[in-house]
Amino acid sequence: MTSVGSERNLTIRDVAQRAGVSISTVSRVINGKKVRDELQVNVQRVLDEMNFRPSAVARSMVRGRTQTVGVLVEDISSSYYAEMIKGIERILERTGHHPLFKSSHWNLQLEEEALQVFLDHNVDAIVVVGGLISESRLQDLAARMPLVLVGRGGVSVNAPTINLDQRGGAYGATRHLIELGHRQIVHISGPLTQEDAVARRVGYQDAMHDHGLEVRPDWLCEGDFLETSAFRATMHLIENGTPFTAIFAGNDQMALGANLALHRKGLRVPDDVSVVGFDDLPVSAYVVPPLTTIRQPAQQVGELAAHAAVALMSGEPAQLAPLELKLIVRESTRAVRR
Amino acid sequence: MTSVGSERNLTIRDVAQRAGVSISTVSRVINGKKVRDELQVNVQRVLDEMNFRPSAVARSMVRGRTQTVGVLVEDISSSYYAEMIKGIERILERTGHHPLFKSSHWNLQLEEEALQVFLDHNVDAIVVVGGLISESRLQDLAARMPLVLVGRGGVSVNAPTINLDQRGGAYGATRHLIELGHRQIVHISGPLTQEDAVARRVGYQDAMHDHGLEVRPDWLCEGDFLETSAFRATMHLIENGTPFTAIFAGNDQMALGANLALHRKGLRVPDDVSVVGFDDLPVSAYVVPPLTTIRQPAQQVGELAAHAAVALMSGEPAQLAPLELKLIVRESTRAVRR
DNA sequence: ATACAAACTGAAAACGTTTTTTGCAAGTGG
DNA sequence: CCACTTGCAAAAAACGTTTTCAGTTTGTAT
Repeated sequence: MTSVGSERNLTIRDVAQRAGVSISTVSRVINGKKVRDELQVNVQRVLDEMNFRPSAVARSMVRGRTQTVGVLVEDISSSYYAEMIKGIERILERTGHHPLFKSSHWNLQLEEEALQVFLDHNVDAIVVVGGLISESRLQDLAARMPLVLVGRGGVSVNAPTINLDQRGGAYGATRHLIELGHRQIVHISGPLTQEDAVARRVGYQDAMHDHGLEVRPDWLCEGDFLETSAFRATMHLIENGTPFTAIFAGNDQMALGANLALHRKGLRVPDDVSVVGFDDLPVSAYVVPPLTTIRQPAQQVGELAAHAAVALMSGEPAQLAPLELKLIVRESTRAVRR
Repeated sequence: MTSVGSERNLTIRDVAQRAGVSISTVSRVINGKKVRDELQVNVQRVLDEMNFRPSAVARSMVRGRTQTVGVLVEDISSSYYAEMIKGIERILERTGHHPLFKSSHWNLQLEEEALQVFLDHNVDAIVVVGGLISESRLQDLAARMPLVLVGRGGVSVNAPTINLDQRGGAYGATRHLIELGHRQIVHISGPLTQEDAVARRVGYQDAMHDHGLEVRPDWLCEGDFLETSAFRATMHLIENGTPFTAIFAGNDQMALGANLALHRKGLRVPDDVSVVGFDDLPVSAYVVPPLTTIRQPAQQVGELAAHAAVALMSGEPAQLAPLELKLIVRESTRAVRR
């Protein structure tokens, strides 16, 4: 066999000529349509010999489908999205579709542009993860093509939506701390411009309230989901003498930032202060101390989204199994010292 | 203005009809070619009114270029590759190219398939990061289209190659430990099937040798670049009573695994054992204690690779600035106790 | 005024496939 | 033995653009 794909500019025409048949026949052989046995084997042999591969572009042109799926996330390289992408990749690989990833970096304009690129390239479906795009725009989109939403309110949009109960997860995290006897619990939230950040904050507030605990205003800090913001917030908290025995961070990255600040200030985790995160990043099980957190099954979310997209593309309704957030108790939390 | 892109199946023909001109003229207006002023504004108005966007597929068909770049990495969701991808995204975004990412998961067959997909889709350039593909195959590829290699020997391949001095970095990491007075230094390597893993191991060995230090066979452990493998290796080391005062891990993830094992066994970092990693993942600055490591400028590598690809596509030679690995001293290393 | 160049525009070809239509040969029933 | 169906391959149309080529108008110089 000649080296794989060692030529290009090979067209179905060349194959037809060499096999002494028409291009239609070659096309039929390629696509497994009915052809006289004798011709079939002959053409197939030539196909193999020439190592011919049909142009995906030309196919897309005539078929009107591209076998690609646009996937829009905030940031490909952020751990959480990366995990989700892995799940999407895994499923689409099996169905012969190709994901086309774009990052929007929490920027509405970039988001709109990415969507436009998807449209221009005639993707067969779009998966939108989070984002700032308006619901009406999404509704437009959903009306024109298969669309799957992940981690968005999207109640008004007529498209399958995968949502994890962020509020509930945060509630559980907070309750865990309360059950360990903590009363003075700080929450460092993500940027309140993001749905998830506020949902988690609400979960914290609800849990506190339901257990009859007052929330001091200075226990509510706003970060940006990155380590540094939580590091700073925690340093300030300590320097201001704000009393607290536990921190519930809006995500694991911020939990790590808080963790480091505590370390800097000579406070031990979990002996002096308990810390809970959110996400369960792959790394969270290996930091010292291993982080108690709320597991978001990011890969499963990705898989589910991909499945939904595939279903939609073949005209079937999407099946959405509800996914659960789970408290993973590790070693960054313990009963409050008395 | 009507809602963005609210129709499809719109073709240049519809625009031509509505504007009362030929499709050639519409095409010319779209592409900024010379057209009588009066027509130009008229057609442009219709274009805007109809919110027309030309089909990228049809364009690719006739132009023979797709404005896409295939990027093959081992695992999109692994932190290191994710960073690199971010760099690639950033550069290509500016030039109007669209990256098409594929993961090969250290699997030769998947790698070959991904390459085939790139070829089928007629990408304008390919970036191969690491991987198991043979050099001769790469040579074939390089002869046919713009190809950029990252983190591969690739000496025999006629394509721009971006390589970081893995051996040198490892040498520096080891020397750092030696200079701190460590004599009994363990190295946990990545899988020795990977070039980078062996290069780093060689760097370790060379540094030890150059400083007149014998390497005990049981100081050489082989992991798989994931946390767990290093965790286990370190546990065994301690349980077997192997003497050591420092660990140089083949990457940060394994450093974290080792770190946790030490913690489990009641050994303090850096007081009892010093730990050095490799990569400088975003998280490494925030773990406790912050990790001393070798910084690989992953994003810059990605940017450089993207620049090279862009240059190649426009027929220019690629400019390759050499990138440096840098020792980042944080708090996981200190002078050996005597 | 006429010839010729310049400037544009429209018609048509091309890109590489798939799919529809046409055409031909063989088979079948009366 | 003829009319009619069947089966299968070749020819042609189609997908939505860009680009080439030819044709038309306008302008200019003689």
